[in-house]
Amino acid sequence: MDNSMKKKSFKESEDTELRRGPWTLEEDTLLTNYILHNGEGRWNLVAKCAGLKRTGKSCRLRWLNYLKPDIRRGNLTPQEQLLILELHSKWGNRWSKIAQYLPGRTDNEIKNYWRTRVQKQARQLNIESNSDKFFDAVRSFWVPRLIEKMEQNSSSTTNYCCPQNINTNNNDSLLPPSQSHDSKSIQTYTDFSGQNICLSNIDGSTSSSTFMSDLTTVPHFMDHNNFTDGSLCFHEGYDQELGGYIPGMEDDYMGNQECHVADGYSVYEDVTQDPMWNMDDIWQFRD
DNA sequence: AAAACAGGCAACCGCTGGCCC
DNA sequence: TGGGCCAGCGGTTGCCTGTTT
Repeated sequence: MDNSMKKKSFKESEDTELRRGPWTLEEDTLLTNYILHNGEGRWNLVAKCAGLKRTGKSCRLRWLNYLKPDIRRGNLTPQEQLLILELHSKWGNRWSKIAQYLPGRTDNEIKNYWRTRVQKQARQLNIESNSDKFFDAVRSFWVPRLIEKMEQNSSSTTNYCCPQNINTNNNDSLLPPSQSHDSKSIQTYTDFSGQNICLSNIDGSTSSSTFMSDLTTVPHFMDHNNFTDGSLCFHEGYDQELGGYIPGMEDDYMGNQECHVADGYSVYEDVTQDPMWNMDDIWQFRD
């Protein structure tokens, strides 16, 4: 047997040692228990010490995309969808970067959303999903439709427009939510026009926010003419590169379990079931 | 009822950049 | 300075499930 054969057989035996494919409940438990007791650390070490026959890479992926306690599951909310559209228009396929602004959502999930939903819509329109034409179509039809859904949701549930917890430490105002720290928990009610942000403190008192005094920080998909009544509650967050503040961040899931229930159903359940496009409306965008 | 098809998503692959020796 | 190791990222694949025929 020559060296290459030896190498091959060694590699083969190594490969058969390593498990691949779907994770079992037992593996999940091993990994979760290990990380909860010892922290993440080096993934190759984690895999070894946890007694898993998986690569460190595989363990990392499983933990980050599925097992991590703060992972959110279920359909993306209209706010999250808006945010993805906006951030993608700015950064392109920088999924991990986009994911930083959607707490609890993974880059993988956002990537899958983009590929399966957004690109599908673009295909139906026969438009490149990253073209100006597509952005125009999104701005003109998709965004208003999402807004409409949000309106419906906010009127059909008292939970939707409830106060949310956000971080208001000024020192952190340029950090993505996940990087913020030492947060003071306050509650916000947001005028959808972006002009009259009302911060409601825990004790019920209110104070004005200066965060959105600059309307250029509002996603450019959003046509403010659509939001003249100021009745919508839009969630806010901080954005490092967009210049400060963007809606849709710091969603209400932390303090508002009803909106994102663990059984996979939520008040937004129907949102993604609806066709985003009215084909009559968007005929003009077709090539 | 069953086969074919399509969509959604978990997981893998390959590349890149950072760190350490 | 260069090589090895590792984590992270984006692209891709393949399986599972629901829907259609």
